[in-house]
Amino acid sequence: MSSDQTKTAILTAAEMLWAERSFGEVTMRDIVAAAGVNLAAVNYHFGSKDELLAELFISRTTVLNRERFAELKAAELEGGGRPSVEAILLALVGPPLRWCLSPDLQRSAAARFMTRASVETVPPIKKIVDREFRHLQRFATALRLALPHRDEVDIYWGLHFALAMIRQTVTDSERLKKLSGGLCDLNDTDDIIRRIVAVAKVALVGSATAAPIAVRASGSRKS
Amino acid sequence: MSSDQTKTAILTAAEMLWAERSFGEVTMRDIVAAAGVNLAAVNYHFGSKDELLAELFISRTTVLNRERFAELKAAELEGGGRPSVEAILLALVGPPLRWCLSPDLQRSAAARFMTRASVETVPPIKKIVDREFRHLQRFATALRLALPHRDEVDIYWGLHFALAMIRQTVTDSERLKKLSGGLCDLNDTDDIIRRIVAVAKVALVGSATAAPIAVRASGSRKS
DNA sequence: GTCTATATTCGGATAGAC
DNA sequence: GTCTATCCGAATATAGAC
Repeated sequence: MSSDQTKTAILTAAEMLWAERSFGEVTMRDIVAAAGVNLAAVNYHFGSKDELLAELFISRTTVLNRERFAELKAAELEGGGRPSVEAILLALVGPPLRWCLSPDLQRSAAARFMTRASVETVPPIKKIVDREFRHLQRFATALRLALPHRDEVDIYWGLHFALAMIRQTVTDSERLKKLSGGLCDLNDTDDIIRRIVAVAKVALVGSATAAPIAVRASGSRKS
Repeated sequence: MSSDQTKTAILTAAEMLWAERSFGEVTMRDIVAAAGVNLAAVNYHFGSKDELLAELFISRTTVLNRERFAELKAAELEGGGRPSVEAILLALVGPPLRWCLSPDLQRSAAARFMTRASVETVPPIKKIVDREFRHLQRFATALRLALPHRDEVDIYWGLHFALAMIRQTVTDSERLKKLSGGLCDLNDTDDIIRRIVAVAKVALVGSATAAPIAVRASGSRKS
């Protein structure tokens, strides 16, 4: 097995395991067993368990953030430099949810891994929060530009709520399914994204302000 | 030190530590050091670290759920058996946020501990999810009764989103503060509760349906 | 570069004195 | 009931052969 194959095997195995269980609960022995490599390989390739987590987290968030950012820029081009609130939210919400609900198990695990890891308090993660922070600031800026007359406070709260719905849906979709007795369909990715975007939009734009323009029963709801 | 004092000291110390760091990262040695008791006390009083977590979690959620339920029943009485959606949401959202933003550090820690613990995957927590599950079903039922003509799917999604906003606000208020450059005031508890309830309400009732009645610029926004 | 075998640390649990 | 001292397992990390 080549060096690259070994590294990749470790990364993907760790991702799958950390998608379901917390950092402390997954041991290096679990990881190497799942990866089909030996115990020493992790330290050889990554230095330590902490560094493995950090490298994996950076690797995945880089790809996700790039995807989000590409959609944001595409929306900016389309809107002539002023993308709509909806387009901005779609760029924020779409990628993580498409990953999470993807039939590709590795993709799906990546989404769950990231949300799980982002709340871990182990040292290596702390170093990375800045990265994510700057990423979110781009979206905050875009939203401020799209809503120049809106109180900034409302915009930050709206962004906060959008992130909340993304996280909860990625991590706790199982409970929703059970709670609804299977009624809530978690296979219809587009419907879920629309739901989150719709609610986040109301939080941002405000129901009162939106009311006059809100002839759009576009598809955010089923009834 | 009496038996009760020791137990309480352990519980409160564990709560404070687990409010900030994950289960695996906090050792029993950390806990007993903070509690000012000796190591053997944990096993004597609780049996094991796992059981300590379980007992603490049950203890706190019992109190919180009772508070929520009391508000729900009060709303039912007031509304003649049919509480408004807003009243139901207030009963769901109010207690955890008042705890979290309370000046009482122990109360505040309790709120963060519960949200943190609820995503832990260690065995003892798994056993308790049923408790929480039934608790949420009460709210789902209340919401269904309050919105008889609404698609059930929308109701479950609305509840899901409400829980998402509660969790994110309890755990990630610090990031929101930084992201907004200190603009978002996390001291105004009532304002925050109103914001979450307002957004959850729109998610449940639907913006189009709400629009005509939504003359209420009551206080959900600042602008 | 890979793997086995081992060193070392750490943390949960317990025995037994008081 | 409380505490000290200790055991034992587990998990990370490493040394050294191949």
